[in-house]
Amino acid sequence: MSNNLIELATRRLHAQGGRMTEQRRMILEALDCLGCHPTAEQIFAVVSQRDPAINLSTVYRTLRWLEQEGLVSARRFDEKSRQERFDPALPVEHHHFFCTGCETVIEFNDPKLSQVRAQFERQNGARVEAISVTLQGLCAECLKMLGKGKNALS
Amino acid sequence: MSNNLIELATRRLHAQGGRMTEQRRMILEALDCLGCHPTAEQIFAVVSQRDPAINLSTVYRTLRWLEQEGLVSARRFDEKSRQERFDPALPVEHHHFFCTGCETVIEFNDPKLSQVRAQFERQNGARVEAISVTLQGLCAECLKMLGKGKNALS
DNA sequence: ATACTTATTGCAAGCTGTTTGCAATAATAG
DNA sequence: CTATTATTGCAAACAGCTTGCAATAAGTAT
Repeated sequence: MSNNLIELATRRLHAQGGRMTEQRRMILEALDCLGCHPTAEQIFAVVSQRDPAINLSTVYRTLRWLEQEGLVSARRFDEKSRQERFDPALPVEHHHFFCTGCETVIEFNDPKLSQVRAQFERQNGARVEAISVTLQGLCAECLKMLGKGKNALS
Repeated sequence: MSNNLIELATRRLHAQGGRMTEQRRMILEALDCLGCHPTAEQIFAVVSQRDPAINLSTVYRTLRWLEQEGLVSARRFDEKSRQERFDPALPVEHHHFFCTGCETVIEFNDPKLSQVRAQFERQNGARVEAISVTLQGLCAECLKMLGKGKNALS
């Protein structure tokens, strides 16, 4: 799974006369191993460690290209946060749970959601082209830690 | 319905030693009669017509205060657009359909969504504190216009 | 009505996140 | 190894929103 993104990107790149540079490879690796929908800054922080000369605009340019190619998806989870988060695009429809504790993202799906969509179309005579569901809360681990914290205090 | 927001805001304002200014009143009226989740710029455009001296920062300051008071809610609908959209806060849980044609927002709800939420909590041992659903597509009217457009072309 | 107090305003400058123009660099073809 | 040109780093620009501050004006006291 891991190397698929890099291989795919390399092939696309070559197919359109592009070049697989060290910078791009590092960004792709970061995207792949960070896993949890990192922000551009987070990716930048990781690749900077390996190559301190790399520039944030290179990160953005690469991410945008990947997005255009459909290899990466960009989303804003938090209503309040201005930052986009990036992730290798899954080929199947899915939605997101965003843990406000550790900022982890859990992907999920539920067939009831297509019913919700269909029902809305029927009731409003509209055409729904996309449905985006974001849950927010605390993941199991953060809940556990919260529990411990409470105990420690009492 | 219409004057409720203004009245409520006025009362809150006075309760905390604030002042109901002409600017605030205009912003509240715009919010109320624009209805369809306007952006700060859109509100600004409307009130500017009546008072060309008004400043965008006044609009933002008012909106933020209203948000803090729970009288207005701020959200980003489009994944791509950075702008926040503002609307008198409804007291009941609801979700949004955003028409990419005319930018109208339709509010809706579906009991199946609480099932989705409960199911996720069960499966992941997480606590879901908020669920946000945004549909995107074309509303009935835009679909109709699209149909006309097609006919005109063929 | 008039003066006073201080919340609110307009303005300009600032901030964060993202984009862009451009000259310098470096990856690939020849 | 040279030529070609995609890609980079840099600095400057951008969009959307926020903030400090002196000037203004709403509400209170006189």
